[in-house]
Amino acid sequence: MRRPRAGRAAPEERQEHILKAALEVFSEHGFAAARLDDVARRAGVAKGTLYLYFPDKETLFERMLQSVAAPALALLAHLAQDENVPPAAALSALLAFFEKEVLGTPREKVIRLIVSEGPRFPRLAKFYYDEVVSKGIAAIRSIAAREKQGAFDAEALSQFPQLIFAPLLMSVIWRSLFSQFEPLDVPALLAAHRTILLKSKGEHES
Amino acid sequence: MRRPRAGRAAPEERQEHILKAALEVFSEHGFAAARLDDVARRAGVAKGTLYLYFPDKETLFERMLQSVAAPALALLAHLAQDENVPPAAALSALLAFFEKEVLGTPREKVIRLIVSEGPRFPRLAKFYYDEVVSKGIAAIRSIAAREKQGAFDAEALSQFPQLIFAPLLMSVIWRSLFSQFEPLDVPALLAAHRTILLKSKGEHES
Amino acid sequence: MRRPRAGRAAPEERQEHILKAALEVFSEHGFAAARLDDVARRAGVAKGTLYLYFPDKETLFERMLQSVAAPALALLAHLAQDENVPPAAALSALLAFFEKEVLGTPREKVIRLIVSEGPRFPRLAKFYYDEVVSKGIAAIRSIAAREKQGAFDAEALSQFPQLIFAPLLMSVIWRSLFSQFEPLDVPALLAAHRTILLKSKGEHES
Amino acid sequence: MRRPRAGRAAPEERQEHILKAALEVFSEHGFAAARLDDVARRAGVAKGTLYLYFPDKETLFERMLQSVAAPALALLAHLAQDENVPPAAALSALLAFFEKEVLGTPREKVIRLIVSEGPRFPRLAKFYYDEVVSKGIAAIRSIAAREKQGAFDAEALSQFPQLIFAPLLMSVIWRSLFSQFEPLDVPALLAAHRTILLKSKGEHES
DNA sequence: TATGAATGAGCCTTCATTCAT
DNA sequence: GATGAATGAAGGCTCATTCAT
Repeated sequence: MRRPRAGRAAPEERQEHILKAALEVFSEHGFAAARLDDVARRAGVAKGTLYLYFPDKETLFERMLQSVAAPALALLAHLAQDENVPPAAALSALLAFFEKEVLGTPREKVIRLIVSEGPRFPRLAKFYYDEVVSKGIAAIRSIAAREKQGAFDAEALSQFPQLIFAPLLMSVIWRSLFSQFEPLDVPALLAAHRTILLKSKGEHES
Repeated sequence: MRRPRAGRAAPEERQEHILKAALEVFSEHGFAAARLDDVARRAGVAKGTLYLYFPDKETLFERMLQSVAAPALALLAHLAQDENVPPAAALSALLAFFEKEVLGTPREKVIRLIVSEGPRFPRLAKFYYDEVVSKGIAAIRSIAAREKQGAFDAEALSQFPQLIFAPLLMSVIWRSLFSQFEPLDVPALLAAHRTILLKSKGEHES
Repeated sequence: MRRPRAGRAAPEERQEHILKAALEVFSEHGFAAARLDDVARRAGVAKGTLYLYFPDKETLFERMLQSVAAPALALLAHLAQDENVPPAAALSALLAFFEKEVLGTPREKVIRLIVSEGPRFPRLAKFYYDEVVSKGIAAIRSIAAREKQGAFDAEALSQFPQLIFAPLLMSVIWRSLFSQFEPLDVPALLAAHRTILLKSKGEHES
Repeated sequence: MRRPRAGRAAPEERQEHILKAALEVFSEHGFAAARLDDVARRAGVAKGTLYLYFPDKETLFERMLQSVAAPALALLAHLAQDENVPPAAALSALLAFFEKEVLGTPREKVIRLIVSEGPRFPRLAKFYYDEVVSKGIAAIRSIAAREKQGAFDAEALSQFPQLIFAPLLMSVIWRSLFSQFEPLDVPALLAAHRTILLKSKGEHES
């Protein structure tokens, strides 16, 4: 059914091959230094073929990043929505999600690319803010709002959900820069992060 | 005083002009997309002049980053060395230092460039690990080692000093990506960070 | 016949056009001063096209010289191989070959370029020594070895076949340098050369 | 007396240093690829100093070549002028002169440079034709005119004095191109050349 | 006179994009 | 649709020449 001809992928598959190749190449070299020749070769298509699917390098770059982000949205969204999950557990679930679904996956590369190239791609930064970041922020706030037992400093975290994500971002960046000099045990770091957050009960001190 | 002649800067000044211009241009476009023409123009020198001071684009890039890093080292070092400062105060001092000496200064741009370009410049990553990061890590461990009163979770922070820095990194990156969509009150975020850290006393629970 | 479409030459043709243009431009300016822009323009291709056929200027230069040399080899080889031709006649044939197949042809320019640029292109000098010069030398020796009748000084020429070629080289160089001041009648010079060689019988005087 | 200040050469010496350095550098790289920086360094002067002695690169090149040629003229001239020397001896003297005064001396390099760069420097070619070549040609003709005894083919050599010089040129070029593959015993080659010339008596034998 | 830092035009090479097949 | 040869604008780097000292 699929593949009406041998050796020739269906259009959707080709698009996926291209996007996959693009992620690899852009990750390795950054946007400006990435060569579409490489993308085409790794995708197993001719260079001109890229232009049948994407109008230019910039658009390919943005679409590629969005294509990886999209599937993550559902996952992210439902973390906050299950009202029955206790906040502390939701927090743990978030860290576990990061550990399992981000670390060592294409999503980790995407985070690095957003961080690196975002400032030069305002449209991209906006997309990520709108579709991923603001939703993550809202999710944390929603979780924090449900926290009534003082398991953690709900006020601080509600005001600055970034503090939850900061060690995740740090992990991604450390791994890309310093792993070879000093490996980072990310699960242990996340555990320590969780410990600190849960110890910092809100009501005692201002 | 020396050579007040107009139109010709002293060699050290010219080098500084070039480094300053380089920081700006590389920050705006990233390494690969930066044009040395722009650097020269902003430095007020001819293109060829760049090559009197630096052998090539890559070296200019690395030297520029190192030139900003170098002065920071002294500051960083003495944060940890004053044994009379109570650990919690040292922590506060660190955050204050970041707020005052990094945010909105060239150092902030340098951090962004390290994060963005480091993976493609292993020598650079190594330099920053050796000269800045590992020293910062050691400084935190030294502070944590002096903590006897349980003002914060010395064990967790001693094991993962990265957790101290994570919100600083997050701040830098947020500002470069999302400030226009949602401004971040970094001093307040740092205060919340400090609050959480100080509340998370080590020995009691968990 | 094949692909009569206008405006687009067949790949082999384009390569030939490029090589032809390269010979002209390199001949006119020498390697270092030749501009690939000129080569491209004369070949009727875009500058980038050159790089589809040759990896860099140096390689284009060497390949161009080899492309002219290659066809000459066959001609050169068979001059010495026909055992039935009397040595004196072979000698005459050699001079006639030079007159007809070198003078005023691309091969003359190639000789000039080898002479001029060879010292800076050791690979090139080696190629010419291996493929052209040493074979020519061997050919002369083979001819001289067959000389039993004392038509010329077989011993001297066998030891120094260069003496046969020297006036040919002189002709090429004279034409490139001094023709405008004093034209050189090369056929007559070669005739005189032949006369001298044939008069210098070996056995008489030491 | 000379050198009014230590470490600072007299102007004429400096000029000589520059010319000497120029010969070396131009010989090694050819005109276009030679760098005046190198010339200055080898001459032990600053780059700007070159321009105090020569208006530009081209003029330096030409003057340098002329400076080496000039002293040769006297030598060349008197070879032909001594009417008492028998022609055959004059011929031998010419070859000996080449062997001793050209081979392995700066003059050899100059010949190579004339050959290589002459076509791009018409003024240079003219200078050499007028000052050196035409005089050498005339000298040979003058010698040949005195040959009455049939020691060599006076007619052929009178018509084409180039035939005398051809092996000399060949020697210079061979040494620059192929010596490393096949050394050339130039004195022996010149002896063979002389033998052939002297054997080729004019009108007697066909 | 001598210096050498500064200049900027020029050239090789790359690569995103186009287009004839 | 798919290909990949062709294009040509752009940029890093060099180096002859100038000029303030």
